[in-house]
Amino acid sequence: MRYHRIPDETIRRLPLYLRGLTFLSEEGRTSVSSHNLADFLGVNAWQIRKDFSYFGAFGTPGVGYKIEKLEKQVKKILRLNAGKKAALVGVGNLGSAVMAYAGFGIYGFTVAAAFDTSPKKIGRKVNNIRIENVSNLQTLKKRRINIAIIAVPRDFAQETADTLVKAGVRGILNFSPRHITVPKKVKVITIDIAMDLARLPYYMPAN
Amino acid sequence: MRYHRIPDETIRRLPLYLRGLTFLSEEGRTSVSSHNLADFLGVNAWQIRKDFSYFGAFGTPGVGYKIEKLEKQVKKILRLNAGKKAALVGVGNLGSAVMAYAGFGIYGFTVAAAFDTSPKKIGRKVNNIRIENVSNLQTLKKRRINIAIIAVPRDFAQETADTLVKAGVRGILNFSPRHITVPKKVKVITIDIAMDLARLPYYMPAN
DNA sequence: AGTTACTTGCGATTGTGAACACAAGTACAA
DNA sequence: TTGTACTTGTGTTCACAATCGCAAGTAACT
Repeated sequence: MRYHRIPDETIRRLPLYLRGLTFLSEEGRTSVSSHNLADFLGVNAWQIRKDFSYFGAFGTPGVGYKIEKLEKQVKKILRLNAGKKAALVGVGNLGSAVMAYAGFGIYGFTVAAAFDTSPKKIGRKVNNIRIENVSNLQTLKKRRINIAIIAVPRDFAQETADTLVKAGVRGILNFSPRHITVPKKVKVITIDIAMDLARLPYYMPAN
Repeated sequence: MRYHRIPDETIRRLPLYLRGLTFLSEEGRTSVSSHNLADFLGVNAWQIRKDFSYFGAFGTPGVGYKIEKLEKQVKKILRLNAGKKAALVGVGNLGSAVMAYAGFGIYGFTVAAAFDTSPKKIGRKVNNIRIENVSNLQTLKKRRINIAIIAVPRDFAQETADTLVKAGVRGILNFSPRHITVPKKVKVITIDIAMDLARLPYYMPAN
């Protein structure tokens, strides 16, 4: 089974594994068994082993996995070379939170540019990034930024996406609660926090 | 197929459908076909019909679904009675964004209480909610709030969860990037924005 | 060298959900 | 009342992912 299509669900879990590996290594550990990692992350050990098996064997039977080596492998699979830059469009409440969010670092991301339409915000500096006018979006191609985060109001999401695509962006993380249409070559992942909150009550038996 | 276990994936999609229905009805429409709704949301029509079929028949062949009726049904299934209250713990960048976020409304949620440890923040009012000391968390039971949103730094997430559980909370939306352990009767949904961003490059062919 | 305890890698099995295809119901026009 | 165009509801098929189970590899101790 060494050569095999990688299940999408496996890809979805890889960032989780990577997160676990990073934290464990920060705690000073250098190797970990599938069982250790599983406990730490709240998943199943066999799931972890199975997932890794799609890429080939990283571990040593009887010992476990070398954290550093495994981290490097997972990053390679996910194409997470260090220093990846992302652009943020929309510096409202959510956008500001995204700019301040420290969690992107472990995946090698930095928010390297921010855009807004409000004259009040343009020119201001947040987290050492100067907020630019959205009319500057076309400069992204020159700046070699091809990933963007959309945090604009719902009604502007589609046009923002269109502009981003024209600017050469090929990956979009969309926080606005609507479906956006893009060419096939562009990948969009939409996150709607409210949707996750909304399915909580279903799982809470008897009020 | 009228009586059948409801797939988890169906439950996951219901809030999405609900969002679509709400927006369509705001546009003045009163009925919708599975195909209409599917296009609007960027999903498949048969998927929608199949999902609804688990709960019984809501639509009229040749016509479609009455939006209002369908909305009511979906809300009932998800146990989303209007005026559900949620507590927020941690009013940092992300927490502030959550408090200001308007999107919970369509699911009937309001952030009705906010807590922090920082003396600078306690007492301040954000969005008409006074920020309280986390030592007040035990009052949640009296106030009939049993859903909470954790937006505290990673290292405090578990103890926050423990306190919340003691305070009678049975549904937690966790924004901190770590697994938290709770009794079986409590449902936790963890969101890590960075994780979603991290799988974007994988889907972006050839840099 | 033999024994024990541990851990991985992965084939095989089971479970679950996505996708399909179509019968049956509805509306409306002629 | 017949025909056409449309849409739902769902049994069936197919695809994929979760789970299991175990052979085989490793280390450490005696």
